[in-house]
Amino acid sequence: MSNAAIKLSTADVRRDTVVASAITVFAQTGYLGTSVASVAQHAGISPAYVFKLFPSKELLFVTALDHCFELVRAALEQGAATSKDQTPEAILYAMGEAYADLMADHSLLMLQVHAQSAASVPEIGAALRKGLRIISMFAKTRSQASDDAVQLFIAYGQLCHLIVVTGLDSDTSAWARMITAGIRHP
Amino acid sequence: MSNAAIKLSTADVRRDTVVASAITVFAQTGYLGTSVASVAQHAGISPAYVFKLFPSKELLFVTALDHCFELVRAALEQGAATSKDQTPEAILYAMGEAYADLMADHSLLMLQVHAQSAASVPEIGAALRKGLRIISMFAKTRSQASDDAVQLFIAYGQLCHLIVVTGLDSDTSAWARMITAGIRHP
DNA sequence: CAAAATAGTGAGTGATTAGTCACTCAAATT
DNA sequence: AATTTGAGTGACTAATCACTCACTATTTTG
Repeated sequence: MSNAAIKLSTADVRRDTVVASAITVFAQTGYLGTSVASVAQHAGISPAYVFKLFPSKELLFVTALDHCFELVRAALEQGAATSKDQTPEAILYAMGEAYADLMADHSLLMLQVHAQSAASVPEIGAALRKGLRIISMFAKTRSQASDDAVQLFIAYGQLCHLIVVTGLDSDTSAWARMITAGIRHP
Repeated sequence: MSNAAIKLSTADVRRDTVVASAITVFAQTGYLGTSVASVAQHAGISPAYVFKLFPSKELLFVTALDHCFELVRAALEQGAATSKDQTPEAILYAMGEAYADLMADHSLLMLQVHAQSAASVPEIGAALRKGLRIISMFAKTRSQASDDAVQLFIAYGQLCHLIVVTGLDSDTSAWARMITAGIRHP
């Protein structure tokens, strides 16, 4: 009975679909701006059943955020694995490309932006910190790059978020091009 | 109430105090998480009068955000002026120091974070874009640094926001020190 | 088949809040 | 003194929303 062979109960399957809907909807309207009812509607079930699957809106958001960071980590791993050159710089660059690809639909990016705004909710702040720790440590240990290079990697990730949030990627003015130059804006 | 000591303020003075309160309170609880009543309470007036001074919560937030960016720009200007060395690199560094000083109480920093989360409200997104344009262009023209250096300046600003939002500045673990190294965390 | 367990919902409740409106009172103006 | 102007408020309204609960329907099991 390996883990992969375990047949998920329908409640567990439902939970997964609700988390997927939560990522999409929370990414669109943020933590406070999203009603549990709208997540339920996106998932095709009643609001009452969402509360059966997740005890609170807060925990639903945290679960979605945890899942988001796991997807990011997996993407970085995949990116590193497909890097031609296995030097630290090349690996970090490949991770950046993989990150940009993953952010292409903006959902996982916007969820992180909204999480930062909601970080004063203790559980959300903790989840954000944990996700950042996972990403930072994975980038460091997998690439073996210098601390400075990893810091820069994270900083450019944040710049990427700003670019998307402000819509600068489709702004051709000189100042906007200065900010977005060389960034694979998703 | 017959109290001759009560001094009525002019509407313009009142508007300024309300904007100051709005910066503080919106910074604490975000755009959707802040009621106009709580801003009114902080300013010591009734909610109804806030709506007399500002036609909507949205416009109150935008006014506060505009003011925030003007304060940032003024701080950068002051920082640049007090830079010993007037090389581009030194000026940009002095601006970074001035920015860190200005963000010391976190209000102007958190307001920007919340604005990013609320940027899908068209007027808020526009104000954010305008503020970023003002800051970027001022940094560029005043320092005469390269485009890349200015981009890095903005990216590290965003990293600074992340550090504060996650409370990493008071985290002494190895990974946290890697992210915060060399950053004047406000 | 009967019974137990599990999936799922309709119909609420109580709290919050953006915005309105009719109003009061102090101060300036005539 | 009388009038006008502008500062400021109390008391609403209509909507939204997190969360609950009593309930039904379906599936699994003994």
